[in-house]
Amino acid sequence: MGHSQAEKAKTHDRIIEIAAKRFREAGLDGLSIADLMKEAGLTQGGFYKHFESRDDLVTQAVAVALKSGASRSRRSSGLVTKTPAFGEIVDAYLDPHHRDSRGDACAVGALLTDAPRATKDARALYTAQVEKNIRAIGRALSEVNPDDARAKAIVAFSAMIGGVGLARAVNNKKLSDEILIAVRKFLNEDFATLSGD
Amino acid sequence: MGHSQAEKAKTHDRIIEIAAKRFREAGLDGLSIADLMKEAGLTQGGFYKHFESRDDLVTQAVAVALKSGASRSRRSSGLVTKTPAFGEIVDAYLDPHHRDSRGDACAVGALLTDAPRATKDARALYTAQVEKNIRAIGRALSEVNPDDARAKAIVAFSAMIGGVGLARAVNNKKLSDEILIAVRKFLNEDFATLSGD
DNA sequence: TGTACATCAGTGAACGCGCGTTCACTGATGTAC
DNA sequence: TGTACATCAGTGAACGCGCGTTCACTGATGTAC
Repeated sequence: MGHSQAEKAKTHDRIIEIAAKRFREAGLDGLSIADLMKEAGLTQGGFYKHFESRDDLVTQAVAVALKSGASRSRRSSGLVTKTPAFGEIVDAYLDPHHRDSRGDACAVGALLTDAPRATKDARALYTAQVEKNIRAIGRALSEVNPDDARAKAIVAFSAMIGGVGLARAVNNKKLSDEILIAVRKFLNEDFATLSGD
Repeated sequence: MGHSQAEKAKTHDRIIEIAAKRFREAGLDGLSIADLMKEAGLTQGGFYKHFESRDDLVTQAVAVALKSGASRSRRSSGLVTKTPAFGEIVDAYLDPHHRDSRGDACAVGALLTDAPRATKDARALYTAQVEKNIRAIGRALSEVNPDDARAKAIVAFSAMIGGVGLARAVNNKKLSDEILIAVRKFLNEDFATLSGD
């Protein structure tokens, strides 16, 4: 067993990636340190060589989870992409695959009802990501119709978050698909070109 | 201390009401039996005179929480109300008071990210309530414009759930209010009269 | 290049604690006479 | 109406267990000479 700086950093990142995935799947309370370290191929004692406390892990993993979720996966391909089109955002978000692969999904959606009771730091990171997402959607909407782009971005993001959330929550595949399709269709067909009042 | 049937039923209801409130505030994992019984003015041992297990409590409390949340509070006034207008539903749901009083809020929103990992029974109750809410919103929308009322109800419910969820999650009052206002305004002004494609 | 030592990532047993659950007990009530 | 007894809602201590955290230890590596 070595302990070069590079190896430690790799282990640190591996632990955080696992935590980010499990937190998205099971919530911020749904992962024990023993299970986390076991999944990383280590024993629980080693955890404290990397993190001050569980809260410290949560903060770091939430930061990573928020940055690596869903619509951002494009960036990891190495391409420096332009602002994605509104329709691309909508289609990716309301895709059955995004609903089903919770471990890799948008963390804003995954942690929606955890955020209000999260630590101050984690909630601040969460809020910053919500603002970023609203801005990104607003930019995409501006290219179609600049009227009320920010307000419309908020509506679109709310509908996407709520739609995917409901689609994950119900135990009925038909209803779940119906929800994704209804929201996707509405945002793609009626919504983007709508002018403000 | 007596133990008439009526008294036991009252205690049972009291425990469930407290649990329904705390589950909405803290999630289905966020309440211990000792704390619950203490809040009910009892000791933890007595819990098992009322429930088979914690899961049994969760199922019963989720059933109550889903029926007593938010838009249904009207009914408790004793009035037999007509279908509420779409605008009334929207305004009540996106009200700052509904955002802030989580213990009395709509349980579909409160339990959105808990539902996918809840017990089979709790998730079935949850799904049934989602279907009911979609139908109720669809009825309200039909009175304005019958085109695509169900699909539009799904969109409106998704936007309300997502909007209130985000408004609760962010740590920034200004952004939180902005989200409520944007979604409320959109659903009230542009949405209801929209015709389908 | 080869040897001696310091470092520190990772180990695994142990800690106190709160959890869900069990259980022998209490004592006010409802019922039988 | 008054007394004796059975019932059972509620008590509170105890259970095993998993949690987050601590700690003495190990042993492969990087560094000094």
